[in-house]
Formats: sequence, C-alpha cells, structure tokens
Amino acid sequence: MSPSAPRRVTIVDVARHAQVSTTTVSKVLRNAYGASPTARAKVQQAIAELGYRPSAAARGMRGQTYTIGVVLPDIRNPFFPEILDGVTERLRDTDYHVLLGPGGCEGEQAEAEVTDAMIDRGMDGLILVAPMAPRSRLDKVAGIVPTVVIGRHGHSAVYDTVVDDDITGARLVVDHLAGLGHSRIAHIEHHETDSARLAEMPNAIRAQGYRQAMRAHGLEADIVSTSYTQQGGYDGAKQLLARTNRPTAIFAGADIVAMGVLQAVAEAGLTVPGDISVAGYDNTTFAALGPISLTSVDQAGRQIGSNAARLLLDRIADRHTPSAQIKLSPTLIARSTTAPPPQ
Amino acid sequence: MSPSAPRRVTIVDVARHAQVSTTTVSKVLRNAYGASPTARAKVQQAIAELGYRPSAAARGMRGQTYTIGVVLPDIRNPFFPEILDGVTERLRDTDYHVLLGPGGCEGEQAEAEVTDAMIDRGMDGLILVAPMAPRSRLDKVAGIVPTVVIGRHGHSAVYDTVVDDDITGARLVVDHLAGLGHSRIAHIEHHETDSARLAEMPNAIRAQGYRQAMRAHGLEADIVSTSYTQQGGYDGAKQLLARTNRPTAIFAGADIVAMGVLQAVAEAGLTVPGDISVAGYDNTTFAALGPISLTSVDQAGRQIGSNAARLLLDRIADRHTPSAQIKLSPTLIARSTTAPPPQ
DNA sequence: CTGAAAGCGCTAACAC
DNA sequence: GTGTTAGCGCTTTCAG
Repeated sequence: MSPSAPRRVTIVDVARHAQVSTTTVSKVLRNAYGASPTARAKVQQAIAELGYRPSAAARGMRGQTYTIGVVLPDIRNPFFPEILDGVTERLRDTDYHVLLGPGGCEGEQAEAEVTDAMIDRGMDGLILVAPMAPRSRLDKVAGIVPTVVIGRHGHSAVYDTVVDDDITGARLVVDHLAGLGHSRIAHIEHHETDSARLAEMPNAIRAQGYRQAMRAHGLEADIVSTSYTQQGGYDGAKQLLARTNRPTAIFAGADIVAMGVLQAVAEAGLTVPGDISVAGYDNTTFAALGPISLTSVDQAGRQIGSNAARLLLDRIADRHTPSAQIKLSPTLIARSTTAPPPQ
Repeated sequence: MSPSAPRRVTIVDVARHAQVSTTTVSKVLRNAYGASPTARAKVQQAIAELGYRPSAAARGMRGQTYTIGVVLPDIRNPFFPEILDGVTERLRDTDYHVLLGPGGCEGEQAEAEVTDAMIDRGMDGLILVAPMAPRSRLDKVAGIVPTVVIGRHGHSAVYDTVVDDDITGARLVVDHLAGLGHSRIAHIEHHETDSARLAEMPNAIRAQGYRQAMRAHGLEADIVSTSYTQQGGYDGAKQLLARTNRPTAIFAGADIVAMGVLQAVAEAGLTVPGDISVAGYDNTTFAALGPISLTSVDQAGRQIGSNAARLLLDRIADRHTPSAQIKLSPTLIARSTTAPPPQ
C-alpha cells in the first residue's frame, strides 16, 4: 500500500463521475425525496464504482452521524452483551451503527466522561445501561441528545426507559426458595449510598422486592450489603456463613455475585445445593455452564436492548414524542444450585 | 430543560469571551506552541466558564478526532476486557478516548463492517483484537489509519502487532501435564479452514506448540478439531471420551472450550481431575471461579492492551515509524482440574 | 427534478 | 505572539 493514505473519495467525486450535482448525490445517500430513478441509479453505480463512503465527521457537522452510542457500566458482566445483541439486531437494517463506551465501572466520574465523549462525537442517540448518574444529569444529557435509559426505574419527561420488573424478579426467587422449604433466605445486595438513586436503581428495587416477598411469606429479611461484583458476592457470603445460625439459601442480586458466593461456599467446605442453595439474577451465559448450572432470573436482555433501540429510533425521528416507559417481565430459570434445605 | 437543545458553545464564543482570536483558542486546546501564558490562562478560564467542549466532528474534518477504535471479536469472551483495561489505562492521561465496536463475532463480514464504520467515523487509530480478516485486508486498513493488531502472529510492514507466545503457552500446559505423569494428552483446537490464516491465528499456533511439546516429551499428539466455543469443547470431548483408550488429560485451546469439556466429562459420569485432567487457555475470570477452578494459561491481557496502546500512540505521532512486533510470555496457573492420572 | 452556494466548527497557512 | 481566512465534506436552503 502507499505509505500516505490516498485522498478519500468524496461526494464531489461521485457527483462528477455520475454526471449529477452533489445535491442529488446527497439525496440518494439519505433516501431523501427529490431524485429521479435515473439519477438515483447513476449515483448508486458511481458510489459502487468509486467505493465511496460518506465521512461521518462531515455529516456530523450538519447534524447526523448515523451513530448510536451505548454506555455499559461493566463490560465484564455477561448480562450486558445480551442487551447489546438486542440493540444491534434492531439496528441491523438501518443506516445506524453502534459504538460502545468502555464503561470501566469506575464510578460516576468515568461514566460522565464517557457520556460526554459520546456527545462530543456527535452521537445521534444514546442508550445508557444502568447508569449511576443522578437524575439531574440524565435529564441534562437527554436534553442534548435523544436518550434511552435502561434499568433505571422512575419516569422522566425527556428520556425513555426500559426496565425489567425487578420486584417480580426478586419475588420469583423468594417464592421458589420458600416453595422448596427454605425459611432462612438471605440476600446480597449492591450497597446504595445515594438516597436519590435508592428509588431508581435495579439493585435497590430487587432488595425491596426481596423484602416484600419475604414479608408475604411471613419470613424475616436478612440482607448483606456489598456490591454487584464477584468479590462482593464472596465477601457477602463469608459474612453470612460465619453466622451461628447461617442461612440455608442465598439470593445473590446478580449472577456475578453468585459466582463469588459459590466460591466462598466451596472454600467453607459446604456443598451446593446440599448444604446451601444459591440463586442469581440475570441468567447470564455462565449461569448455564454445566459445572455451574445456576438458578437465576432471566431478564430477556435481547428484548430489553431491542426495545431500547426502537424507542431511540422513534425519538431520533421526532424529539418531541412523549416519553415512554417499558417494563418487561422476568422469568425464573431453576437449575441445580437450588434444592430443599438440609434436614 | 429546554425542549430543543441550546446552540452548542463554539470556539468562536470562547475566543470572544476571552478576548482573543480563534487561533489562540485552538492552540490552547491542542497544547500547541505559540500562545502566551496570559492568553492561555484567559482561554482556559473562558472554556471553564462557558463549559465549552470541542466538537469531534469539526475536528475530524481537519484530521484528528482524538478517538481510538477498538474492535473486539467477541464481547462475551472474558479475556478481552482485560486487554481493554490495559488500553484505557495507557490512554488515561492523554486526550484520547476509546470507543468499542460491537464485534458480535458474526464472522469476517461483520468485522469488516465494524472496521469500516470506525474508519468512516474518523478514528485516529485502530486496535484490532484477534481479527479474522485476511492479511490483504489488514494491510489495507492499516494503510488508511494507524493500526495495531493483537493476537495475530506474522509480521507486517504497515501495522504493529502484539501477541502472546502461544507456542510457549501450549508447551507450559503439556509440560505441566506430562510432569504429573500423563502420557495420553489430547488437544482440542479451533478448526482453521483458511490456509493463509493457518500461520497467523493463535489457535493454529497453539496446536503447533502442542505438537512440538508432545514430540519433545516423546509422546504422540492427539488432536480433535472443533471450534473455540463451549459447544466445540463439548463435541470434542464427546469424541475423545468415546475412544476405547481415552486420554487421561485434555488440553482445551481456550477456557470457553474447557467449559464444554467439563460438561461432557460430567455427563459421562467421570470426575475431574480424578478420572481425567482438563486445562484451558486464557485464564479468564471464570477459570478462577470456585466451582470451576480451571488450570489455565494466563496471557497478561492488561499488558497486551497497554503495549498495543503505546505502539498505536507512537504510530499516530509518526506514521512512518518502522513496524514493531511485541511478543509477551504467558504463565501457567495450575488449579484443581489437573492432577496425576488415575492408576 | 436539479444545481449553485452557504455554512456547520475547527485547524493551519499566512499575514501582521 | 496574535489575528484573518480558506477550506475539510457534507446537508440544505433557494433558484432555476
């Protein structure tokens, strides 16, 4: 290849090659009204022959970049790829492309930087997955660029939301475990410091659903607050297992947390589900792995993603669409980490 | 918030507010030579007061976007986030931001689309992780934008590479197993159809390393070709276990493959490592999980990523830097899926 | 239905 | 050391 890149093919080259004006080329590119079939065909051919590709930067200066930004909180959580699949699938036959922010789960600050970077880069729309930003910040972002927020309960006039019914999800787990005969069912939650987020974050809602369900069964809630990470699950389980009257079942707020729990249980010389039952949340790919086979709550990540993408496209098409909230129902996938408690 | 976004603050606003020219503002933004400390301070203050953020689109039209694109083959493989961490860490204190392509592991076609989308969006540099594109394609991409390729063996004059020494990695596993007393050590590889890729893809190199190491120990190689997926591991193990004289150890070419192997072994009513030892490759997060505890080869993903980012920055600074190849040494992490063979 | 031309926000010559 | 200005490639009025 030549050492210095050859000049990019531009719309002008295409116009000249097709013997039409740049306006016509632009119209063809955007499927806009006002180009004759003949002109359209000539342009298509010129584009193919020259291998023309529109510059997103130039387009961005006039408004659209045909790019959707997705901000994930933590690439390691295997639940998020599911959402992403739903998004890309829904966007497949459109002119839009998806770009991901590296998330990095390094807190609000990092999340804000990534979001800003995406705005600076002219994203046509943003999908924020379980963001930790405060409401005011979300409203501000949504005021700048069409936004769909996944996983935050609570309504907004400026952005759409897609959430899983975490109250129901938590209840499914408690019902399942109680149905197996457990009464000492503990829950490991992600510790929430911010009181404003308390009402919106999925982790908080799950804990709330757990409490409600335990009460409904006449059982006493037992919550350990750590974080939605493997380490958090490990630490939480250590605490629970050290109790004199330890629980017979642990409901981890996320599969990744359950992984840490399983590890702590194994280290304690206990067996699952013989000595203790463990359930997760998210039904991630590794929940299904043979040697793990974790009972979990399935959130239908693909559908979450595909709904979010759909809402976003609507909002991009018309920014004044009234905001929508979609709530999806989870299902329980019982596998082999849950069983009746030991006698 | 106002329903329609307020006009963005531009460099002109900053210049007016700071009582300087746009040139000066631009220079300050780029830390370029030729702005007095006084002017610099005034501009900094104006930027802060107005909340100015440069438009990447406009910058893109003049060359730089301060954006690095990373193309991952499969977001689900927990090895890749490690690489990403290394990249972002190395880029932390620069003006660059990282954006990820959604990969989608849907083959060469999808990979090409993502790469093209990134080029169209004016990425300043690209990091391609274990791409499946043919050499000609990689050369072409690298001819357009500075590129670093991770995981492909084989040199190129136009792009830099960072690879793990897969020959050594495979040898470590064979040495370990042979040292435990195994002699019937089988390997499950990812079947490679393309002869051109055969010499470059990590899977092929691992198989080659396995063969060499077996020969060195005076043992006979026994390879099953499936794919680097859980299903591939499951199928491969099924074949191996059906043999009359079945292997006492299986070296899976990737951790995800080992997961399938463990499942097949469990289904066959055999125990690990009592009846059969299993080793993986990549030392992914789930290899360390308590209930799995898989012996695996650690590739030092962070360092791979950080080296790739460094090379890329060098290449962006000077496109005519001679290309570099960095090879990192893997280490073996022995866990509880490997033990001496049954008597 | 088509074309000419203005201008999006920024950078980099070039003049002062 | 600082300011003026010409584009980068595209979209979008506005005339024809």
